[in-house]
Amino acid sequence: MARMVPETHDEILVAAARRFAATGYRGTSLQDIAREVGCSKAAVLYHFANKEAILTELMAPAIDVLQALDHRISAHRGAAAQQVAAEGFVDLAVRFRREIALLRGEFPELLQQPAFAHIQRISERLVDALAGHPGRPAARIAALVLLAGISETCGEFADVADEELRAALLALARRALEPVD
Amino acid sequence: MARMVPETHDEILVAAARRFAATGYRGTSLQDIAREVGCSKAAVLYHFANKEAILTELMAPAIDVLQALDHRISAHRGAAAQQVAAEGFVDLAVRFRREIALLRGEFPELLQQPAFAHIQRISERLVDALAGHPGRPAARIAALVLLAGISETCGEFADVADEELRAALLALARRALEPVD
DNA sequence: CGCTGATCTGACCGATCGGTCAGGGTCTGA
DNA sequence: TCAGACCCTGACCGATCGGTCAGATCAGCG
Repeated sequence: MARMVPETHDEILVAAARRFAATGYRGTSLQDIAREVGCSKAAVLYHFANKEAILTELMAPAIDVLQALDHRISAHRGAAAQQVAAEGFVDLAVRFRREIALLRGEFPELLQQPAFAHIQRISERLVDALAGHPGRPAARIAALVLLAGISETCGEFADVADEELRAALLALARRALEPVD
Repeated sequence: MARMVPETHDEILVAAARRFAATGYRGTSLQDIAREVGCSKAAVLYHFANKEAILTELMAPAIDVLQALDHRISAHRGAAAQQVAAEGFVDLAVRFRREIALLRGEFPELLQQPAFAHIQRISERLVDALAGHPGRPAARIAALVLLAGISETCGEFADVADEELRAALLALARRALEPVD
């Protein structure tokens, strides 16, 4: 039952994460991943149904937390929802900044794939909660810029301590977002 | 001299801009562009040396303005440099938001190409100016998030009036950036 | 021993990519 | 009328992509 051989499945995940972070999802071929693992491309496709399955497995924990955040937000309204959204998203970005970095620059295309379709709806609700004011365009702009900015950059702060990064981003969010009355 | 035939060169630029905005630079093939223009792929490559040349010609005006901004910033220090950088970048983002949107999600890879190498250095100086404090990590984080956020999202505000968008982004920048003493 | 199932390989597939090339219209100025 | 510049085409190129497939290897088991 228990094999002595190292778990190739996990090695592929680790190698894929490295390559995706370095050259992006589309910029990484199955051959690249196989080379990094030291196996054949066919071996990679033995452990994963296809290329997308590798990405979804890497992102699964972050997506779970995002969905939980979505549920928590929907239980609040107005200023409370804004605060829950800001704190929750900053926390998510800090905890999963390596995973989020894998998607850097490929959010638009990747989110259109069926496997990530619900993520798009969640992020729309997240923007609404962060914006607070449904009517004010400026509030929505600020929320969108903050959301996109944190998503795109958080991966670059791998060397910053979690607590320090969380404090900096939370302070930024509080300044950037318009207060809800 | 003056031909009657429509300027295919410009038609290619327009079509490429549409495709790049819709599916990204890498997600757009020369065949896609040719199909949209209604000519052959070879005709596209008759008017442009290669695929990258189309992008550089589309981005040229925005890059010129960015370089001019870089020069203006370098003539200032501290709080003055921060203000020039913030106003200049917001203005650039608003004026060229369609062009910037073409790069959405492909900044990292595209900036590594030789044709865009100097852009990377300019944006680093831009971040420094926006951050203000050289020593404070939180100030640099705020500047990076703001820069990336605006770059990634400004293309989505195509239906917002220039003046309104500029005012909203400038107000956001003033709130988000840490004041320099 | 032979069998089975898990693991993995190399060879191969069709599609698509960016780019090249020879040649053919078409218009212009001499 | 004709040379030549300009504009464009279809056929083709090598490379690479994600993915398939038949079969080799090997450990554990009855």
